[in-house]
Amino acid sequence: MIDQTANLLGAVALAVSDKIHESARDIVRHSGETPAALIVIGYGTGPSNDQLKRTLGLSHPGTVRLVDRLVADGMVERRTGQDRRAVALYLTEKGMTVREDVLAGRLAAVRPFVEALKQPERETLRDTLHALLSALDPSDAERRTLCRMCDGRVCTNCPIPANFRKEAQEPS
Amino acid sequence: MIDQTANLLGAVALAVSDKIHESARDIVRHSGETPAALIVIGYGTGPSNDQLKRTLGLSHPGTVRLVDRLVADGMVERRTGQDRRAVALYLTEKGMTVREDVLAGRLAAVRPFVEALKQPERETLRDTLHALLSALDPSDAERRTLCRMCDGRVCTNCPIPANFRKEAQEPS
DNA sequence: GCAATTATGTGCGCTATGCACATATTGTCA
DNA sequence: TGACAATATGTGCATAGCGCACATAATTGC
Repeated sequence: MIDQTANLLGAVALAVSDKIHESARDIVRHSGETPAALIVIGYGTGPSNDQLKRTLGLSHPGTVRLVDRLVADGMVERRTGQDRRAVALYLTEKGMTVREDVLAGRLAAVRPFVEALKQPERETLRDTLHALLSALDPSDAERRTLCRMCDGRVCTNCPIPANFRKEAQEPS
Repeated sequence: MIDQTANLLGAVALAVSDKIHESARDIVRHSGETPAALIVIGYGTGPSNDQLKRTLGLSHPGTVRLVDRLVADGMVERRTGQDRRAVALYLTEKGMTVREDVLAGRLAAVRPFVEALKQPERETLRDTLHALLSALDPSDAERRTLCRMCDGRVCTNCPIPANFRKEAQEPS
């Protein structure tokens, strides 16, 4: 029975994830973790390359090149942090605009799945997903990875607050 | 409210999908759609390159190269179909073994998410996901894409039967 | 029997990424 | 204070996965 549920969850996850990636790729014009980077940097805490790396789950060089791409496209600025070796990443105006589009596109991509359900089932789904996330008990690092594409504007009552704002002061 | 649910669904989908891809990559030693190809070909209907292409959502050359990889690794055989121009793809013994591992790994990757819930909530989740998939009403082609990583052994009572077996006789 | 269609395969390039290495700054401790 | 470890970034190089444009082979439809 568990595996039946797991199989269904796997199928839905694949479908939803496909649509999200597709939408993000079309908007950012980059695939992989690049759209997620835009969202994470967009919290405005000026994360370092290294913090971004951990959140995205990429190698260090992969992250550097990812930032290179965003800088080349005029979406991200490399500023100097307190530490003279570390960079602090910030979105440009253009970056913020694109970020908003990515978040909107993501919700638009997922919405049809929710809308397929009738009202009472939607609430059930929300509650069950909320319970599922609450029960995961991830580390701080895993939290940020999990929430790397989340929409802070609609994620009220987040079951596993990732605290992107706190991250800048307290690197793990 | 819909967007709150959509956001949660997006987060869970991303997390689950990440784990599935990670597991599949480690087992098949290839990423992207290659693991899914193994599963689809494994239904034993001898799909053509072109049918595989539609199910995976890749370009034609991308599919050819993907099959090249699987053939090079000794997991897939190219046989001639009824049509002398078309190929019929079949798994080798090794391919079948790896396919089983991929399916088992996928369930193992998703299971922790389900196990995080208590028994009654698991049933709720299964029913809600079942309802969600039932309500999607995809085309035959979309069905196969949606189910391309599904585990036929546990997918009893499938809400949107993709009929991989039928596909070989009736190409869309 | 010849054109349109279908199906596959190839040359070439690009994007996203990782490994190994180089470099710069900061912290530590004897 | 001076050396050495730790931290943080960046670069050279290579690879995997994929798409576009094109070439080729087989089949179908008049």
